Amino acid sequence: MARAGLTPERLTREGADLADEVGLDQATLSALARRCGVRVASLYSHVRNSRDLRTRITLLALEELAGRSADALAGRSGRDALVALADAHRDYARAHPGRYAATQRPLDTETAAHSAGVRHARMTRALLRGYDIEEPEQTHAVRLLGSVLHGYVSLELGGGFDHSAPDSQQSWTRTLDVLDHLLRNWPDAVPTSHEPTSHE
Amino acid sequence: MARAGLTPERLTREGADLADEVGLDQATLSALARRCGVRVASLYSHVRNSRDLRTRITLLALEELAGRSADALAGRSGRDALVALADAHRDYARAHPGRYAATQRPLDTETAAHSAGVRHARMTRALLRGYDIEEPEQTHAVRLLGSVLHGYVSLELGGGFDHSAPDSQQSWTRTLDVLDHLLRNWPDAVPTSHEPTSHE
DNA sequence: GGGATTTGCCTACAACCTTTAGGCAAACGT
DNA sequence: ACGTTTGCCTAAAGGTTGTAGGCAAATCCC
Repeated sequence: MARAGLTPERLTREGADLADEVGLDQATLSALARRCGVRVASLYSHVRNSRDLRTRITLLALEELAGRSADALAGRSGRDALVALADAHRDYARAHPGRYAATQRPLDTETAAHSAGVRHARMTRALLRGYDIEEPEQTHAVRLLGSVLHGYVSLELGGGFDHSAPDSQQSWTRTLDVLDHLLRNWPDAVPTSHEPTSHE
Repeated sequence: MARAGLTPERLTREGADLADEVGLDQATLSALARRCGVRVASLYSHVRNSRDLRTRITLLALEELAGRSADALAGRSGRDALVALADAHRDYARAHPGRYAATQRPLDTETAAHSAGVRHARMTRALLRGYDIEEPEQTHAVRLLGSVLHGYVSLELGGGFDHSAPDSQQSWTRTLDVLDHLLRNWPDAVPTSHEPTSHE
């Protein structure tokens, strides 16, 4: 009985590739076993269960994304850095939709704390230091930036901008322009008179 | 054999409630049948299959969200309208996470064109008319606004802002402030010298 | 090299979800 | 009242997840 040379790492990589090809929720253990030319039960020696596999894919994707972000940011600052980071995100999501979807799955606190997510958060914060925004505004800006990137990329990936003009690339470029402008002219926080009330 | 009074509409509503309670991908036909006190096969007289059910949940959620958005916008303009629309979104997502997740599922072109999604898009555009931004910038602004709302809400829902200060409500309020400021001071498009190049 | 142990993949099986086919009885039209 | 439609049923097949136990290849140790 020839051995297939399975390891958790290889399964994670194959699983991630599978997710990119057929979608994260179609990346089942069954499909992964088929792809590896192996019986399903054999996988359970290497990953605890399907949830475990998905978590590993999430962690892999976070690593890869953090790596690309770091490369993109290297030696850049200000607007260049912003565009590079944003493009790294978008390009990664488009090249690896399954992996990108995995990055959005909630991790338990413990796992998240050791993931590349924190590395990534640090990078975003470093980027913002080029814009002269101090705490606590910096945190708000980090969250806004993350929201725009994730929001735009995932709407685009879902086909939200497909069937209307102008094409998505133009909006993307313009969005980054506007965002850069906003960060360079970050408005002062004015004490508002009304409560932070929630409708409904 | 007492009849349970199933209809596509009722199944859609129960399915949506189920999705809010246990998550969209745990909202299976089996679970729905159990909840309705009925055998699984009985559901197939009312919905074509599980994909059909999910699509119906998506359409229901889009309707509801568009309705709430319309209510929120009624009689408001400018900053008030922005905050009301944004809060309607966020509140809906928090109160109905399963339904909100459903709104993010891609629909085929035909279905999407007849959904409440277009009504919603029109409202966003109407909101922006209060800000004096002309086409084609208006479209970019619509997409930016949609990205921020969706991005923030889904990051928050995924627990992304849970374990760090300041709390999410503050960032939300501030984000809307900043967004309002941005829309009121929308920067001119400057012809950029460099290509809209994509980093690998 | 040869025997014991560990490791890797296997078969078998049970549980759950999806979907189709066919049946019976309640509701409905006339 | 009778036939038809409708609503829910049982039965069964196929796919995915997960567990238990087995056999053989690889490894370890002399």
